[in-house]
Amino acid sequence: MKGEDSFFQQVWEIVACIPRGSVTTYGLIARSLGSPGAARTVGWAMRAAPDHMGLPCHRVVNQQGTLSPEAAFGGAARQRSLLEAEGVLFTEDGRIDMKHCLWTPPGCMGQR
DNA sequence: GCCGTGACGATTC
DNA sequence: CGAATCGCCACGG
Repeated sequence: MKGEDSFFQQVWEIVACIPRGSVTTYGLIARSLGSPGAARTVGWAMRAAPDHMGLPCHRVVNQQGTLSPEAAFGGAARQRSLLEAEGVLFTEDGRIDMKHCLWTPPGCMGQR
């Protein structure tokens, strides 16, 4: 069925599939695409992501559950508000509570 | 087919 | 924790 999905396209596809109240990580997405080491490329896809897709990029964070540079999303505080508004929990460290909000993409290569 | 890029990940100091 | 470094991979030029 579909074959011409560029890496970027697949990333956007998964991001668009993230359920509300959950978050995923760049590395996890890269894994589900078959490239466990392409976490950077996934992040790059976000940067180059067309906003007309309405991608919930605020639901994509790094493995630690922390937001990278505030330059993204228009401010880390901004993202936190968005996530909390969707039901995502935060720790006292200001990090996302991965234990309860981490979502794993389908076909995650065995998701070990 | 090489080079630069980058919103990551892990490791090290 | 913060800063620095290396590795890894895909895209554009």
